[in-house]
Amino acid sequence: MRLTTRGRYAVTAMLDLALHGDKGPISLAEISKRQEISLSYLEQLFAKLRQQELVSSVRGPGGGYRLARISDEINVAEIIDAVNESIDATSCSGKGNCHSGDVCLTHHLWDDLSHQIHRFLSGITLDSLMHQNEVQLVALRQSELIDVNVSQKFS
Amino acid sequence: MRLTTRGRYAVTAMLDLALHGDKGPISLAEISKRQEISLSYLEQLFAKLRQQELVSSVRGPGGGYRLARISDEINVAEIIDAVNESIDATSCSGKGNCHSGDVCLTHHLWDDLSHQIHRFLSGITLDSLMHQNEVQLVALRQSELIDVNVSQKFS
DNA sequence: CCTATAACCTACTAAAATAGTATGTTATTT
DNA sequence: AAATAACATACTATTTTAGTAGGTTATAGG
Repeated sequence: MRLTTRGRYAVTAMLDLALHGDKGPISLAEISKRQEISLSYLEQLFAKLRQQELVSSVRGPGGGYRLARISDEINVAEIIDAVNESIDATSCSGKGNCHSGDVCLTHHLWDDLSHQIHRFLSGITLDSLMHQNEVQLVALRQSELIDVNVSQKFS
Repeated sequence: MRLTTRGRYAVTAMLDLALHGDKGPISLAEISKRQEISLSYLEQLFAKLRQQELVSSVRGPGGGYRLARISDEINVAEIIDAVNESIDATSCSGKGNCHSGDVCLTHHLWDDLSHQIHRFLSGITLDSLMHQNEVQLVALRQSELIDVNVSQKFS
């Protein structure tokens, strides 16, 4: 089982979309700056998010990405799934052949844990995240930082 | 965050100890055969389990390892911790400096998840595991397999 | 005392995954 | 026509994992 930068980046980027998507499509360049994620890496992640129909895209100038559904109907578990980070703690991918074709001594434990994690993460939607106090504070700080950068550009 | 073969092996081996430890110290060679884990790899894991005082050792012939505490007082979370698999889903190891010195947009979410997982795993003791039906069935199958192997040796 | 056993210790390595770079092409707006 | 931004693919350095290899040390039993 793994939960690494890939899944974290995907959720962070999707939350950024949820927070700023009201102003029309958001370019990956914008997310890249705001969240400090490499643009090219974001492109690879969004290819997968698009395949799984979590986002839709608009090409050309002024283009970018939108959430494919309202933020209320997208949960964290499916975002992580979409970028190929299986939320699975078993060694056999749940198949139950971990000890010479049969289940191993601890198969049941890891299976339990996987369900536990999945239940937790699928209960958290982008909408519920963006209304958390902690998230709003961070989002505010980040837009201030971006504003400073933008005004520096023109000074 | 990672939960890989290392942590799974450690828990499996410790559960094997809990199940068979009543017959005196258990050698790693025995656990290696029964659980299909490389002996040398087990030795490395048990070095860490011993450092964390989860097991005690007896050297020489007839020697092996015992649980350092009763199975009721050893939980799965501390076993995984002992072999250096941090149950931590944040990218900053909980420090909160994930976005240019400050917390990132999703820090709180990963922090929450980490606590969730830790709470779940620390609530499961070796004792509770060994009394589960699934575990007892697997343990029974494994000792039958070992018996067959042993009798083949002498035929 | 000798031998076998099993813990203990350290260095090395193949394979895989991760995170990221590089270099394009294609569609669309202005 | 030019700029923008998605879309696509190949490559790479680094790290981690899982495992191997080759020892040394302690101790029980004959």
